[in-house]
Amino acid sequence: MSFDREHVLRTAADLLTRQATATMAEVARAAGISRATLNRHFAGRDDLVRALEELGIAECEAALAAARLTEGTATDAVRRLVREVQPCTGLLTFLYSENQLFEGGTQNAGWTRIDEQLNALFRRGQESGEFRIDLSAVWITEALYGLLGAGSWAVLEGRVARQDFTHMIVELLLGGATRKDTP
Amino acid sequence: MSFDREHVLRTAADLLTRQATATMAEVARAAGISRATLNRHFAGRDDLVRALEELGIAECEAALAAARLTEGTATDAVRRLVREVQPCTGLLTFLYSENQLFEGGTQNAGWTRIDEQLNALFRRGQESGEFRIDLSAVWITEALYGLLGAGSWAVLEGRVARQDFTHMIVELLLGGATRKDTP
DNA sequence: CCCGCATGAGACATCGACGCCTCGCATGGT
DNA sequence: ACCATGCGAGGCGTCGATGTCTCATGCGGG
Repeated sequence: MSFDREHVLRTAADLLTRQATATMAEVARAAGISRATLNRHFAGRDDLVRALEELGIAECEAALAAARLTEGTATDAVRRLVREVQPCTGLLTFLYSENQLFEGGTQNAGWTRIDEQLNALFRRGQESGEFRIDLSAVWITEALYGLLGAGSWAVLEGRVARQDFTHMIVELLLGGATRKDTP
Repeated sequence: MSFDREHVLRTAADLLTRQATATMAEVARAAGISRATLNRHFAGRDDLVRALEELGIAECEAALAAARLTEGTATDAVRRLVREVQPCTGLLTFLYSENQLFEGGTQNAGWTRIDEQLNALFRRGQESGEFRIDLSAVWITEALYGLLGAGSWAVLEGRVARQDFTHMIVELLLGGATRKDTP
């Protein structure tokens, strides 16, 4: 009874985030279980990735719910969003790059739902006049993904401090790099 | 004499950009040569990736030179930079993700030089008062990489138009998503 | 016109990852 | 105390990718 599915998935996520090509044996060893047991519970690497995908979607949707994207100003919602989603950006980045390989297969509907929520948020910001309209909501969504990936990678590499994650991403995404308070 | 190293590298770059896990046989077929010939000129996948790395660095440094990063305002320099670097963003993104796998090995000095040039550009912008100083130059550099990757991927997926690439990235990086001309 | 050389096609061996199986053991429930 | 269930360890066969080799061919240069 020493098998803890949750723990195995977390460990696998941590490992695969850093080593996307990690072997099933390495995943098993990292989780402290044998290769055979890993295979008993996940029939092949695809199954494992699918399970991680479910986990990532669930965490992401939980973060989106916690961020209450439809409340308050869109700007504040983005700020809450980035803060809430930070813990799962590593997993998200891994799944994002993994998805490219499945280009033939059907993409999980969960991503579509998440995409739609983010798109709706940025559209809402545009309609309320908070966000500029010469950048499409679709692009801002993609840019958010890119910045989350770059941010989590930079933190992992130690190039920026973890505590600055939210501030860096939100400020750059919303305000850009140009100094605006110049008289 | 039908072997054209340049053409093979270009084709391999195009293919691997979309299919990072493409087989050596697929690379050879895409380039219109036999697997044997590919192996005669590149001793293994590592060699091929190294050659692509050299190509990517060379193209990137050429783009940086063409952008004349030290001339004019930093803002204009960034604009030129993104425009010049656009043709090789696909290759850059591939190499960026490939580098994660080589985490043990020594990273090519070319990337360090490029990093340093970009860092210098953003520092210059901060010192001239164009760019905000609460976002570190290192982070802005990483963010640029992330946005270039997200942009080239979004273009490849057809989610945004190729012609909008420069505008999207530059405007978001410099100006952010917030509308600033609100009265 | 003939020779040399690079290429293409295919075969072959190797290697690593994977899936599956069996056996021995521990732990927990009855 | 006994039994069943689940795990760890190790082995076995398969498969795909890769590197190498041979041989025939086609092309150009001498």
